Amino acid sequence: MRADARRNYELLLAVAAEAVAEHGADASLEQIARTAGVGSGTVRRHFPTRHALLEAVFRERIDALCAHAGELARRPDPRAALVDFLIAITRAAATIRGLAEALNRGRTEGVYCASDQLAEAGEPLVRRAAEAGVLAPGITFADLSTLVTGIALATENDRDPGTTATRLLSLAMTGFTVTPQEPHTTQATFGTRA
Amino acid sequence: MRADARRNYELLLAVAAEAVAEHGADASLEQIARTAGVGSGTVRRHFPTRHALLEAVFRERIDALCAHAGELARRPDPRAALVDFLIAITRAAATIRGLAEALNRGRTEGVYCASDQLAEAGEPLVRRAAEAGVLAPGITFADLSTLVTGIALATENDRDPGTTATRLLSLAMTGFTVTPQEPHTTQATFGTRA
DNA sequence: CTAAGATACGGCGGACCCCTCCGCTTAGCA
DNA sequence: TGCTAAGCGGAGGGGTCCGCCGTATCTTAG
Repeated sequence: MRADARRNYELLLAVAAEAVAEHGADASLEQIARTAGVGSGTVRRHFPTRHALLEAVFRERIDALCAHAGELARRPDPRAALVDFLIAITRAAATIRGLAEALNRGRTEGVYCASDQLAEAGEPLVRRAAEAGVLAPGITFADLSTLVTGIALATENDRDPGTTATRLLSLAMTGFTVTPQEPHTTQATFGTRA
Repeated sequence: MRADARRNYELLLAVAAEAVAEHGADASLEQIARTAGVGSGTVRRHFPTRHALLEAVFRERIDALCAHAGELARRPDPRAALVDFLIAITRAAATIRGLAEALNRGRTEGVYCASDQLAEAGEPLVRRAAEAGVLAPGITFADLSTLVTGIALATENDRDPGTTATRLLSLAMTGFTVTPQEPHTTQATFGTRA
């Protein structure tokens, strides 16, 4: 990679990060190019699709989440590990503008896909929780990921999305309906916060 | 309202419904005008904002959902009533392109708001379920609505969004984690499908 | 150190879109 | 039938995305 190319790449990444933080997933690419003092063709060359740019912007963040998953995998309590991971993702997706979009949309292409990377890191946690019997049967990481990004998307224009999103997540984890057959389980079930 | 205005309004509504069904919430207004054989100013005059157009397009559908809620309110089982309503919303939001967007985004303005209308119809069901003790305490209809639209948004580009969405909803209803303290409740809790 | 070749850059042009405004048509009333 | 104002159409300005190509710049071999 040529020196100037690398320079532009890094510059664009920094500018894009700021733009996305401010305007979300559909920040103007043209504006990013302008701010970086670079031709619009250049941003297109480095990031062929908007999704590619988003993934590049969030790469470090995703890596961090995956690393976190790696640590959690060594925790003694499988349920707590999975829950902590989901909370971490939820908080990130709800807090960092554009991240939820990046994780949800465009999981079609091959190459590199942020949500795939996250899935790879999260699946062991799911498996371990399932083996320990603390997860409803048949649940995949994809299910949980979809749920989490959905919650993040829906709370996007809430004030304080972070808290709202984690609140909804905890509802979904413990369930928000009570089966009338076993009313005595109510307290025990809902008393367990994430 | 003048006769020609009304004519155009209805025509635009029909065309818009088709366009939204095909291209989702961000169908081209320009294209709608063109298809209707009408100036772009005309569509803007009848529907000042994109959200207004979406709400108009989905008005009947929302009315139907609200009517359904009215019927369900007379059902003997409060939990089943609420659950049925949520399933109905979920299925609609996940199946009908653009509806989830319309329900989630733009709940800022006053005037008429589709999600408010839905909330008004759904709140009695929530209240009744809460009084019957089959709902986790502190849950509002807004919570459930957000959750449902989030699920719909996240499953949008899934193949067969309807089934995926309702599956995720049922997970959230009964909870996907099991508290290790009471392992015997597992079967009972997850055996109850929506 | 230099010159040739590869590589990346910039920005132009086309297609599309949203939005506003204004002159013209025409429906509806008297 | 004629008047009036409501409604219409579309041009124009600003913005975006995208592909392409002439050119400037970096790199490396000589």
